[in-house]
Amino acid sequence: MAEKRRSPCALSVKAHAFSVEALIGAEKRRRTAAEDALSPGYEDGTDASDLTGSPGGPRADRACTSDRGSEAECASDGSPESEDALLESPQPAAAALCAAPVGGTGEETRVDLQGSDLWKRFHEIGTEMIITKAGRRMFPAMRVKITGLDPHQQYYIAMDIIPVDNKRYRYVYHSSKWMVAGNADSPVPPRVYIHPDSPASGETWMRQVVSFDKLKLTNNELDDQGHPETIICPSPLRSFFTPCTSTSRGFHVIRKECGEELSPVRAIPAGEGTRTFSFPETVFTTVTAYQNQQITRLKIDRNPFAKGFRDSGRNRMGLEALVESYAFWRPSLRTLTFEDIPGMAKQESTNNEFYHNTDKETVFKLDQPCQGRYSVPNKGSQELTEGSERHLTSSPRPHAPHLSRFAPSARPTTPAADPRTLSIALATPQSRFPLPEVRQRTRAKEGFCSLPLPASQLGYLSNPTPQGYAGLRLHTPPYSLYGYTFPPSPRLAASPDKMAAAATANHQSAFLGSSPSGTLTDSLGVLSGGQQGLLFDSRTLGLAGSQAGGGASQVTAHMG
Amino acid sequence: MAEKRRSPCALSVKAHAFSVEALIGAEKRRRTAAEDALSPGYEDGTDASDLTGSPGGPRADRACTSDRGSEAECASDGSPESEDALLESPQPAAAALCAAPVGGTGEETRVDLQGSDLWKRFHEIGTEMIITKAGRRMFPAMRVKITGLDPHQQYYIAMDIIPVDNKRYRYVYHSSKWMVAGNADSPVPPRVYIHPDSPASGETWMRQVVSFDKLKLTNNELDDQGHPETIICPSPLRSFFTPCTSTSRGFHVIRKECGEELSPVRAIPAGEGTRTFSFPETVFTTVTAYQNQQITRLKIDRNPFAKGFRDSGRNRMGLEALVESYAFWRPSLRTLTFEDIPGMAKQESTNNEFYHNTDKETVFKLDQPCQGRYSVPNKGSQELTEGSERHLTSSPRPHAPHLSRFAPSARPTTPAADPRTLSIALATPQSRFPLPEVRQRTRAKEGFCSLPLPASQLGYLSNPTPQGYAGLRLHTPPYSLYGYTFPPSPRLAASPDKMAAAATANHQSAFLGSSPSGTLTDSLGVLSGGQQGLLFDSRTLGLAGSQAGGGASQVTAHMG
DNA sequence: CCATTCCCACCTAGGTGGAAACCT
DNA sequence: AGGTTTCCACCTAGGTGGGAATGG
Repeated sequence: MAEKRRSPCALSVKAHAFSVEALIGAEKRRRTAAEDALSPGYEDGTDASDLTGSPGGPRADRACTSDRGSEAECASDGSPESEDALLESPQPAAAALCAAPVGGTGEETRVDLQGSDLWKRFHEIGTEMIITKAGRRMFPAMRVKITGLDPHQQYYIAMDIIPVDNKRYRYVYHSSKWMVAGNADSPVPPRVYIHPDSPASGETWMRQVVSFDKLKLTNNELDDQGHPETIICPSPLRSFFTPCTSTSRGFHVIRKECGEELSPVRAIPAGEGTRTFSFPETVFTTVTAYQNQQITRLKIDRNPFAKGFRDSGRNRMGLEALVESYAFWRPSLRTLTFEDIPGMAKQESTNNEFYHNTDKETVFKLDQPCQGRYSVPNKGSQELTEGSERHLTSSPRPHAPHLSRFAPSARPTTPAADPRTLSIALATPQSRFPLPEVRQRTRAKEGFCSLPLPASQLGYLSNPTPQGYAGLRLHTPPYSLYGYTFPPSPRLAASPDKMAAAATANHQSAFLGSSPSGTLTDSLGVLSGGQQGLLFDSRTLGLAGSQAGGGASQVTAHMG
Repeated sequence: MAEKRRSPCALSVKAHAFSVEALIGAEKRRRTAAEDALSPGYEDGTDASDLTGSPGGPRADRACTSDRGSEAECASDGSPESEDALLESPQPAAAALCAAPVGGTGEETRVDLQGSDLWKRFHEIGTEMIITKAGRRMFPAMRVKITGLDPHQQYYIAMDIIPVDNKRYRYVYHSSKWMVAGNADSPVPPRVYIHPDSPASGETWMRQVVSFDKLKLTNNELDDQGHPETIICPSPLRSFFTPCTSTSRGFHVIRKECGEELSPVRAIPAGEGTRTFSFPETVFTTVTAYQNQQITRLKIDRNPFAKGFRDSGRNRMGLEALVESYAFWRPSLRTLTFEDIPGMAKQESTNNEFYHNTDKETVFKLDQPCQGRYSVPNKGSQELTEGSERHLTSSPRPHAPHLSRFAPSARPTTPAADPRTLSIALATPQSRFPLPEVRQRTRAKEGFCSLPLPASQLGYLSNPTPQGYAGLRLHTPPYSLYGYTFPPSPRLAASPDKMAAAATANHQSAFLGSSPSGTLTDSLGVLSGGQQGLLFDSRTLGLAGSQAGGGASQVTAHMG
């Protein structure tokens, strides 16, 4: 009954410190805007996550920990059926939402995973990351907030992806389980992705969120090293037999010491000056095609670039029915659909023609992006739990392609989390605001356009891992929508001195305006608009210094 | 009759050398991908230019030189009518296509302006650059190839924009001339745009084309300095009376010496270790709206982002006529319009639905993007000259808004060019291939959808300046289309070792394939796809070491 | 009147998952 | 048969000039 997947073990994100010897004053200010800009605030479909919730926080922690443990066993015995066993992880009490410095001298450097709520959502299901030859971005992208660095010291920030174990995994669709499919045929070569803004001063790094948005995963070995400039090879996949290898990622803060060198194909230098922080919830499994439909749904629901697939197949029937009687419904339908459903609102605001199209066009629009759309936000219960949420995302899709994948195991990196910080995060003002998306789903439950949920899928939800999250309230700022998140009031959240400039320099001054869909604001200067990103970045979205006023999904773990 | 505009004086692009003291080995490899990635290969609508031609090369040089001289006079006397006078420039023989090191110790550092052909095209007319509050990119973007640096030395590459004089200018539409409108009310504060990849080793800089694609021009003072991260304020425009101030740009190569500092709001440090290279053809006038319709047309014709405006107003009548009898024309119209007209082809290939839309939709599509479209590519004469080309771009557009603008004057920076290198560039294999876009225009001349050309506009074309370019053959690689250019064979032009990786890492392997529209290939990893840019950059498009195999429009000037 | 600003349609560039094709 | 690749529709993000609106 209780459907259990191989609980992916927590891998920690590591951070090394590696300082550039007095790079004089000339910071690489301008370069920042770079692709992998420090700033983001984007894709935090992420941030809009729902697990930041109040009293359940610590619980989530625990769930993750046990999760991690179970994996270790799995990996060791290789038994395909023993996956649900609960093991103890090598890590002490590794909070799922904290950064654990490894290998460095204490100090008080702290690394906070941004959007950890979303990471946890994925982690509960079993995070999958697609890899392609051309390189595929990670969806919850790695985004961290760093504090406690020496403002005047130069640092490299790097991230690597490390295999959790040496197993190959396989996802058995009919049982919705992970199974060990043997040993990986080759070890994953060490790959280090150095943040493009490196080196930069501690001040620069701390001023904004450090994002690895543009990092890509690939199974292309290329001509070995160096080339996958922005691409990391998480799994060799040399043999077609090895579709996916469980990998984990490390996030590093490296203080640059004279004479030291950082290479993308070498392991991060250990020792003093280098700290590694690991985030268990960032463990993922590389696949060439999604195995778990729940992952697919969550990706679609949260990744802005997959918006085209949202709600597909869910309330299609409902909408088709509406379409049938379109002539009668038109007035109310328009009001309800275009104005109340987020995402549609965006189109409406940016293209008025949308309203004036032919009926056929309108119908198309209705049918496509709205099929399966949960419904109207700002309505419905706020008490939805993780479980019920997954409920909806796990509706069966008969056209699932090929099912089989892997689960990662823990890589001991001595994590240590202080639940206190979690409490702090939970106490942020954002906690007051319910998550619009959750409301949507709730509405869906009410019958607007839900589909029947098979027992098998229900069972899938009751595995031991996610229970830690169950019952958590979902919280997010009022502007959060479809995974986009930013502070309730940009002016209040951002450092006031630079806001005006950022806003004016922005595209069409929409920043301070009321963005109908809530996407415009967050999208600015975040994704690929590298340079603009620097214009507000952390100033607009970040929370340098104190986390109290920050993003909804930021989870902080104080190490001091 | 001979319509003369104030010949804009040549400003040189400067390059300073400023080395980072042994930044150890850790290059900022990965950061490169950054927005302002070194790589481009993009927007070289640029490269697809047509002046690379054979025997006319040296002539162009001369034309530019005299051009520059004339400006100086203008600026000094302020007479609106003496603009066509030919003066001697402060620069010795300043080739329009070379880099002149200034203020540095000799060595043999060389800076070559990429896409100088296009720059010259604009320069002949009188380059205008739009400035907006949010910041506007320069269209021919600054892109240079640097050679002669110490591979192991760390350098900053910077660029600044300097006013040519202290005058305000005004464009008189009826006479199509530039007139001095008084003195600028305030000096332009020194602004330095440091390339985001700075600092980097000489090897890094020389390995690829250094692009300032993402640089933006703005008239927004913001809260003074620092903020316009990637934005340079070319003109104060403090008073609405000062719409535009002639400015010039400098390109700098700065060797980082310990203790030195580079600030965006300070002038570039002079002295040894700092070299400045100036390119006369990069002089431009900042405007808030285009004044000269020829500039508008050239921008539209060459800037991929303005493709939507291509041919607008030219063959509109022709298409409207077609639309009138749409019911009868439909079959042939579709064949002719969507498949033969570039730009439409793209849509067709990427969205088959396009073909299956309602008639109304189709008509709309026809009317909008096709208005004035020249016609079918790959047909027509290849012998089009500069003059005749401008012919077409200067067709009158009754709805021209506000006409008035400026012309810059020369800023003496001791340029010196060696025509030999130009010859080398002209001798590249690319010379064999005609430019697709030119064919289009030729077709237009044949009457497909051309408009009557008024005498006044014709006269505009016969000013003394462009004659140097007249008669040049237009050359471009076979893959060049709509201003996109890359070597005839990526494999051949790029360093073989890394090509395979670059190609495979590319998006959907379209790189080596036949891209229907010709845009996919070149667009990859260039514009904002920062990180990807590093994947092929110079390896794919550049010509590290020898210019012989390089891009079609590269013009090299050896200083040694 | 004229320079500037703002909004818009129309592009480029590229990220997403689905599904068919491909390969083994 | 199953993993992988390729192509596709559909998005986001943002660059472009036109033209109306704005403002002196």
